[in-house]
Amino acid sequence: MPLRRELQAIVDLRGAARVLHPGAELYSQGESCNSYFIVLSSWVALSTLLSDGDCLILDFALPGAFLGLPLISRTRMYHSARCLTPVQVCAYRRPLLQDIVEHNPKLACLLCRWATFEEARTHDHLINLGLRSARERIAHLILELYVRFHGRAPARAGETLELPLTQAHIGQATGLTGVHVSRTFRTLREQGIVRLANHNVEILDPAALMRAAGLEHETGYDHGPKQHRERFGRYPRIPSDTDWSPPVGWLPNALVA
Amino acid sequence: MPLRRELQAIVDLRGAARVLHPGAELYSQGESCNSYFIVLSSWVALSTLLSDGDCLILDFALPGAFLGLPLISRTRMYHSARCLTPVQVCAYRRPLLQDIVEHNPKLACLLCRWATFEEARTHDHLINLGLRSARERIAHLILELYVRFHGRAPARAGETLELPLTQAHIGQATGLTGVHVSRTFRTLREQGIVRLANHNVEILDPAALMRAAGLEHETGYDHGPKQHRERFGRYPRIPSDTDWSPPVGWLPNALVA
DNA sequence: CGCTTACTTGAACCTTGTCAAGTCATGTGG
DNA sequence: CCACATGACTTGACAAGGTTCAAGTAAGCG
Repeated sequence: MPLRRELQAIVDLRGAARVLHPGAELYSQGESCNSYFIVLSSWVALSTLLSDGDCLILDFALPGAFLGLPLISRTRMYHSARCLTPVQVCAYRRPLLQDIVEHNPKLACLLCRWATFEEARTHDHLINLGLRSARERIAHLILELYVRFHGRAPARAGETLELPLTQAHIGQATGLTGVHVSRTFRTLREQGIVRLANHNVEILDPAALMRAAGLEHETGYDHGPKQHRERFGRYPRIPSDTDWSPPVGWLPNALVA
Repeated sequence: MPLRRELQAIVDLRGAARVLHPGAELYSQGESCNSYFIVLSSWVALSTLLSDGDCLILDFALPGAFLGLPLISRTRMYHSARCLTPVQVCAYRRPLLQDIVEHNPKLACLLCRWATFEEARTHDHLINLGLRSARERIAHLILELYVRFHGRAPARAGETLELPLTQAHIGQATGLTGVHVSRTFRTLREQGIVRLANHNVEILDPAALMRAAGLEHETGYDHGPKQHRERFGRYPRIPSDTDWSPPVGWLPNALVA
């Protein structure tokens, strides 16, 4: 991953890698964050808490992740970044990076690309929650994490993946109840597809797992453009005579108030 | 929005604004895209089609949006960008921008920031699908779009918002069935909160709409860190003796194959 | 040893999806 | 102008997937 090498330069520059303990937060929802972080090892969960008490894990940050990107200085974070294991991170103050980036356009491009990667993965999660069943969601999550760790899809039976997560966390990451996660893993186990024990997923039947995730052949996406057009639907005939040029606004995500 | 002004410079540079008709695609899922786009007016839907035929709208691109960002040249897009109305866009070839950006770090920073904004909104959508009920999702979508267009939350009863969408589209954007969208709008109408007719949403009771969206007081997010900690759950004691430093991988989103 | 936490399982319930029919507005061709 | 087709929306009856509540088991930790 080229980005990582580039970032490594900064890391070396600042040197200050430190180790955080499980449960520590790199930054907290509701507070502003004036540092950037590069995760060097382990798992960090990015999660949002709603006012009704429900909690969603937006993503897991794995080694190489770049956190605290929002360049707006005084914005409050809409999520927290919490260590799930002892985590090695490199932290440094915001203005410094701003400086480095402004004098290093190539790095800026890389960061931009990184941000785009992130968005693509977030879109993947969105598809997961919007379109897939519990079984598919969980299979998909396992595969995503497996690929992110190993750089390839699982191939042989018996390959494993360590997850420093409880089933409740898996539920928070997939929009399901812990209870239902348990049930789903049971059927997955009974069907000889995966087994989860001691924070360790054993993939018994990689092909079946792919199928369960809805990634049958190829990518699981695509189809001819025609079919997409069909499924997407027609276009509403707009009665208006205006030419649709409203002012630009942006929902500041965390606040409408 | 400062980004827009900066981008305007490029737009002027290239001049080539053109108008696309409803149904035209800026780029298509499965194909590679070697242009960038700036949306100058109207609505573009970003949607993904799964192999089982289901379709999800990931986001709506409104005026000022910057599309086709993925800087990886030869990557296939995992979604399509489709015009919902006649749309004024400015398109130009990828290498050019790459060039401009590399010699203009400040612009790179802005693009980076833009990408981060996008991700934040995508996270918002993720929360929507992961945590909220049909009623909340739809209320939230209406509010998001309202704020993006008007730059503020709806305040008075009777304010309206034009949506060039069918109810089926709203369903695809919220992970619901068209049928259920219809039902949900009915109850919203019966309760005197919003009314939808002729691609026009009339907000009858802004406060109630906020409540329906789960944005009761303040932001709908936050809470003290303590509570977040509680809800998030404890941290699994990890039996492993390793120090968790796996190789870095990235799920190329659209393909696992 | 007893507490706590994670996980499991069952039963009842509820939200949403599915299927099917029907209405209404719009557009088309005769 | 009418007959007809079409697509958007509505509504009802029913099925299914997931949640909730509650109880029970097993494992780790003081």
